[in-house]
Amino acid sequence: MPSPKYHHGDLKNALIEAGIKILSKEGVGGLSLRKVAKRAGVSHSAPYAHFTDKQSLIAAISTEGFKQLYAELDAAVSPYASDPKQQLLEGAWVYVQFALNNRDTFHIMFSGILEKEKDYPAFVEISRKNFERVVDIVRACQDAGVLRPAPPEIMALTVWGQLHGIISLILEGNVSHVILDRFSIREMMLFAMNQMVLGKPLS
Amino acid sequence: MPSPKYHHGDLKNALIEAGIKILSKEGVGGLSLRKVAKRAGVSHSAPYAHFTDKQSLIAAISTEGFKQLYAELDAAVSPYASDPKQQLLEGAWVYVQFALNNRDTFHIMFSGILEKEKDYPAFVEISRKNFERVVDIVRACQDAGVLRPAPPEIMALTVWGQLHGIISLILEGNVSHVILDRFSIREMMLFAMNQMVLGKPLS
DNA sequence: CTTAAAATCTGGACACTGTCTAGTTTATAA
DNA sequence: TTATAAACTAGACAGTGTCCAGATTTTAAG
Repeated sequence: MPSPKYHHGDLKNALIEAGIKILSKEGVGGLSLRKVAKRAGVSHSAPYAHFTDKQSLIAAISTEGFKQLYAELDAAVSPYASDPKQQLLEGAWVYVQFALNNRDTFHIMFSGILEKEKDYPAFVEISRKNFERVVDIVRACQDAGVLRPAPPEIMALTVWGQLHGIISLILEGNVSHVILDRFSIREMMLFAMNQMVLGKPLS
Repeated sequence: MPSPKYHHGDLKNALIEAGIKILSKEGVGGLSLRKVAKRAGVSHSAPYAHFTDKQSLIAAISTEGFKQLYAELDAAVSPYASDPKQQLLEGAWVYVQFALNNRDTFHIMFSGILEKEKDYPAFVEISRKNFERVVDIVRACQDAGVLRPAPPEIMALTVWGQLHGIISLILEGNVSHVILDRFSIREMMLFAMNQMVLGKPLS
């Protein structure tokens, strides 16, 4: 099967996977099209048959990241369909864990590496889908009196922004060790979510 | 005065300023040491007399950004020494405005472009100073019953993270136009701050 | 004031990058 | 079977960060 043919067969996905690997080992600074090509065992310009440029590969990797995030979010939240508050908590934790476990993927998904996201429909779509899921959870929380009444979209952006801000500041190295040594990330996340929620503290 | 001497006189600062200019015109992708050097009117390797590498220049630009942010924060907050809630509001708005008015500087300050911030003492120091200012405001708010009692550091991280998350998501293009068209950034910021604060809505 | 040392700057080099173009091989379909 | 398209290679180019040897200027020591 691994006979080296002229045509790879599934080069596009191979390139995406190679990109993710390189990303996780060398970080975003070490990600180059040529390295990706070499890792996939093709010539340095082969990727251009599948991606118009480097941005396009990055879009594909980011899209993959959002798909994975959505899957994890869905898996963690679905079991608690009758308990919105728990959905919020589980969802929040999944987001934070995803960021911690996939630092560099998270980084290219959110740190403006991808410059014209609008040009990548698959990216826009899965991105929208993720946000819609958050909106749904928020709406359920509002109906259950866990979050205060308000347009669910702006409430969702607030919840998302809260989590995203804290974890981003930590990952990008903007939070001093004095803080990091004193509080666990889970503590910080719970504290922040408690700030969101009406009533009794979250477990 | 602008006689082209062999020695520039103040090349280090000239390079930092050139870097900021390029950054604001071409974004972080367009920032190169060689362009910075050209803009300052020196050879492509002249910067190495003042910066060990590109990261070092980026650290200097980021440091400059934090200094400016601190100055603006201080100017906006100081007049309200007797009104912690107003301090919180003004400070939050300054942060958001700074991000909007200095997109790319904000970007290199916070989006992990600088990889080993620990290696740059001036950066660490002004960064710490900024955070301390936030902690002070938060503490005052807690004393005034505007924010709930808690370790001020974790509360400060929460407030900061909330603002930072929302504005970052917006700037990096992760918030859909559906949302952006419906709510102004000031609305979003006020909504989020209201979520933080105990009691009556903020103006 | 002289002169040795240090700081600053130039120009050339190197490896690596993204991207383009021309041509080669394979798959597809008419 | 054959023409057309898709996938891939190899070579080129300009731009990049960084290093090096040397030139120029400033600084400081004698």
